[in-house]
Amino acid sequence: MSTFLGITTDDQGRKHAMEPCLEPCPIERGMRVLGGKWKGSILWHLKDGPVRFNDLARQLGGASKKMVTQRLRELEEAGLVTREVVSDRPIAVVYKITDFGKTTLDFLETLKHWVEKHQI
Amino acid sequence: MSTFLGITTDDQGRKHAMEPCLEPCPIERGMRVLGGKWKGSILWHLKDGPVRFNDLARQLGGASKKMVTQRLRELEEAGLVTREVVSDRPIAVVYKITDFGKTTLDFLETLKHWVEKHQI
DNA sequence: ATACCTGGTTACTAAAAGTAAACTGGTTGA
DNA sequence: TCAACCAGTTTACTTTTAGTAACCAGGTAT
Repeated sequence: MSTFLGITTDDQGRKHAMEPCLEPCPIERGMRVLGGKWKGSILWHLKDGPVRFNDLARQLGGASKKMVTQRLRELEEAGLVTREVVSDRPIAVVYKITDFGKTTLDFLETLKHWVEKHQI
Repeated sequence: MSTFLGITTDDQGRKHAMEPCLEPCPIERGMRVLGGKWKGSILWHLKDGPVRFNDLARQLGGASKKMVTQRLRELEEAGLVTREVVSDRPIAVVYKITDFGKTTLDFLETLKHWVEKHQI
């Protein structure tokens, strides 16, 4: 019976992971919330104040409206942004980053720095 | 002609984004390199030293071998990990994080902290 | 022989990402 | 009044990615 780097080999030579990420590890769970395509960008674009739906879609240029809607719904569900109908007739909706959403900005900034530093 | 939060409205009332992320902004580009499913986890699991293919697959428990192979190839292409055949007959392959790969650990740690702090 | 180990590949299905177009309803300008 | 835009979606559809399970070649241990 031996152990090396989190892998156990039993007396029959069978190997087993000691701490398998059976249920996804923190990094993976985090990526599922923030790693979806466009999610980071949306949060980043909301950091300076509320933005209306179409303005957001335009700034994200490259993401279709459907994608933007879909990501916004997910971010809303995760409590990172809120949707607010500002006026009916003519309809106007703004999306705002929540206080909780703002806690991700550190992380996004780290990513941005990394990308810029290494010319990704 | 007016400007508000990066959106220009021309004298005809047509709106345009001033700095659209026409080609994906840093956050988006970074996510395309690090945000794929399992990529972060793989880098994280390699941080303490070289790991063999099957050990990695076991530790990631939940990712199939095909997924692990595929992500490793992408990380290799991005210069974040290296593949090394350590012995032929019996075959043994180890994956190592590169110096460049190590520059992502800050970012991954920030993510991990965020997830743990907010019980994601 | 049998059953496991190694590091993959193959063939296939399910889920996610993506597009372009349509829709309801309102405003603007000629 | 009519066309041409605005708003914020939704629909129908295609493409890409993620995912599973089975298999393979070559080797070792019982």
